[in-house]
Amino acid sequence: MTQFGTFVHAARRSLQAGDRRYSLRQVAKRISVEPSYLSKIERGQVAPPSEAATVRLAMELDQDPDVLLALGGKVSSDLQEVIRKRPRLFAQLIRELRDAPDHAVLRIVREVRDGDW
Amino acid sequence: MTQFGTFVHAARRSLQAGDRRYSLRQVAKRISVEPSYLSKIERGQVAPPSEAATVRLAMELDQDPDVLLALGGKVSSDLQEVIRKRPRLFAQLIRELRDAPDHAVLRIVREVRDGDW
DNA sequence: CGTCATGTGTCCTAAACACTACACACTCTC
DNA sequence: GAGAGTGTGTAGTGTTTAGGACACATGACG
Repeated sequence: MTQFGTFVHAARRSLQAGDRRYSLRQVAKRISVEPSYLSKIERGQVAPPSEAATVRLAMELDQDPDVLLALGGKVSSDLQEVIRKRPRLFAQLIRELRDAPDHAVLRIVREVRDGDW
Repeated sequence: MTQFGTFVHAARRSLQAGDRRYSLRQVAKRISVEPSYLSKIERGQVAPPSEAATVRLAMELDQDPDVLLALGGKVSSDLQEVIRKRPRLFAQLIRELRDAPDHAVLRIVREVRDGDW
């Protein structure tokens, strides 16, 4: 939960080191939230923001949106939509892969990408 | 949205035909919601219920919980958790499979189940 | 005929979610 | 030493979620 804030804070600080456009206030402004809100987010004083705000934040800080959403306890709604369209199929697949090692999942991703159906 | 209600109503009615324990009231009681609430759900007068209630309802009506959750616009939280634990990996996989035909996905499921990693 | 069960209408609500508004203290920098 | 910019504290707000309470009319049935 405070994972999210810590991560965001670290990412912003690291950018801020080399570019003063990454102050809390300026970042807040660019992602369209109040500075005080972003401050609270970074310090874990409030729950992670909505999906939309999280994605804007990820973009701004040059981070992977799916990772940031995950830290915020969420799953991108476009992924959810894919699952909802074929729930039995994807539910089965995902549960099957729950305990598979990364490299096994990756192998499948590559297999699929090389489009062999 | 009213897909959910229609589906539930149909499932319950079909069970009720052969067994009068499947009246709206009795089902409501067994899944621990107020009859008036279940009535509104079946007629799409309110949004689909929470994940927990949806799963109880699916069980009661002998339906696949993932399917019923999908009709309710939700994705089971245990699936979400799997994704959240390895967001990049699963996000990539799922997006890759978005447009894959069912049989291709099924083939992968079988492959994985035959545990070849 | 009484009563039991059925489905439904109306009203209400307690939390959670997702933020905004504004004031304050500190720092730097020109 | 004035102004600009920085981060933070307090308080409050609109919306959505997820239902509960209770009364009512209708119908079945013994």
